[in-house]
Amino acid sequence: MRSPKPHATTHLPEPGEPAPAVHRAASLAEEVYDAIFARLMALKIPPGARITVDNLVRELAVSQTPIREALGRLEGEGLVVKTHLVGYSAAPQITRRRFEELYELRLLLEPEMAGRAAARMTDAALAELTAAAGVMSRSGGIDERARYSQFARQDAVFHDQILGVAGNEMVRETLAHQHTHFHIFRLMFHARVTEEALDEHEAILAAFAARDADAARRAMRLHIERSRDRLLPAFEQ
Amino acid sequence: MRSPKPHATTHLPEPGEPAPAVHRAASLAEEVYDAIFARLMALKIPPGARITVDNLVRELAVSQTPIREALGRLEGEGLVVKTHLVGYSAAPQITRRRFEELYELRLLLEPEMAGRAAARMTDAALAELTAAAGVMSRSGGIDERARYSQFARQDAVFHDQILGVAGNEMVRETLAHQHTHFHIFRLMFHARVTEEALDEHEAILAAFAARDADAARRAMRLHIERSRDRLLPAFEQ
DNA sequence: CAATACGATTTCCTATAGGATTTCATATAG
DNA sequence: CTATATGAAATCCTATAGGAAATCGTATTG
Repeated sequence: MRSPKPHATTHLPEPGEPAPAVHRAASLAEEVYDAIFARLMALKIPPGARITVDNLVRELAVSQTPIREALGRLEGEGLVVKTHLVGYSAAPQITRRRFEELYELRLLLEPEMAGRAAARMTDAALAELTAAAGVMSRSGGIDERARYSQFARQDAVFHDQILGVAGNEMVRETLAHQHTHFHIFRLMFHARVTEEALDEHEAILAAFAARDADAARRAMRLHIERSRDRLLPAFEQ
Repeated sequence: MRSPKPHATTHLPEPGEPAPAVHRAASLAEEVYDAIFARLMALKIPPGARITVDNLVRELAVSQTPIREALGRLEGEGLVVKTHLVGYSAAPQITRRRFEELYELRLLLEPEMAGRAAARMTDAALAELTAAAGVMSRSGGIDERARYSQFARQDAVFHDQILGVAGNEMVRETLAHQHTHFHIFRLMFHARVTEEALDEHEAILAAFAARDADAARRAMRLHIERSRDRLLPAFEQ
């Protein structure tokens, strides 16, 4: 005689984040997806590591069905790979070749998008962008790793907001998608937060403030090229 | 487009046909994925239509588990959307806005890629490209719809092969992914196969034959712009 | 006619049992 | 000692049966 739990009151354990009082109408599969996604982004599941369904059943206190569904979705997004009769595992670390391809893609898209953003920039959007850039405080104090993790997140928000102003949602989604893969790489080889990156962001903001599309394009191109050169040594070791 | 995996040589049992006793190299979930993907691409499941798990259970003669897994993967790729306690449905038809964004994206990427392809072109690759373009025969005879369906497929192969020569796999995957969505749109409003498109392909080939990167860029840009203008009237009705 | 109540349908999720395959340790033959 | 074969454990994968929640249509009542 089994006594299944009522669905409406089941919540997945989200460490650090309190569950909302009102239950959002999200399926269990969706919550499982978020839980696994968070574990991947936090490197709690490192690249290439096995992901067994049984472990997740125990860890998340859900049956196999929503877990399989969530893993299928993660597979469709390329964050997880499946081998028949072996199981799921986190996607492998990005290769140098793929790293360079990503920066080629960014250089083809982001400078142009920055130019359009400058042409369409509003005062409200500029204020938001400045705020996002401002959060990346130069002040030390926190430990290096936590600080870089915060910088990586804020840098992503900054670039994403620019793409939002530029107005092409498809480009925005494409780069956001690639960024989720890239994020893991950045955290693995967490480079120091350089003052240069912050200077480059300010140069982009200055071009936006002047509504200078051409300067925005140049500043963005320079920023991405330098970002690439800063991270490239990670492959040399 | 699905990730490259060793492909199964076996198929799902046709209705009435018993399942083979020998073990299949590919998981059932993978075969189910292919089956649903094919139904979406062939418009057998039109955009927005409901996709119930039970129907697929009956139609494909497998249990719910692999079907849920496959639907999850399709959801991750954006070809299918899920609503809690309502179920799955095929992704809605592309909007005009999204159509224009796609062509912006293509114009930012494909001309540049065509230029690189021209610089890296080999005789073997050129022969393959010419063959792919040649399959799109100008001869009539077949009925209009089947002919356009064939053209759409071959056009996709042509562009994809160019991206392969250009050498950036990430760009190639990105555009292939977007193309699966776009393909459905093209079939819904199957425009006539114009002789123009074939002429444009030949112009691109000529630039490749001359290893002229600049001409390839121009020809590709013109081809995409004209393709956009040919399809745009579909939104006017 | 309008509003509510109720049942049927659909869908999500769970549970359990068992078959198939890989991996790894152990034993045996050369 | 090395290489191959055998067997056990772990894991994945499938099938089936059914409970809980939401939606929809219909019928009843004011």
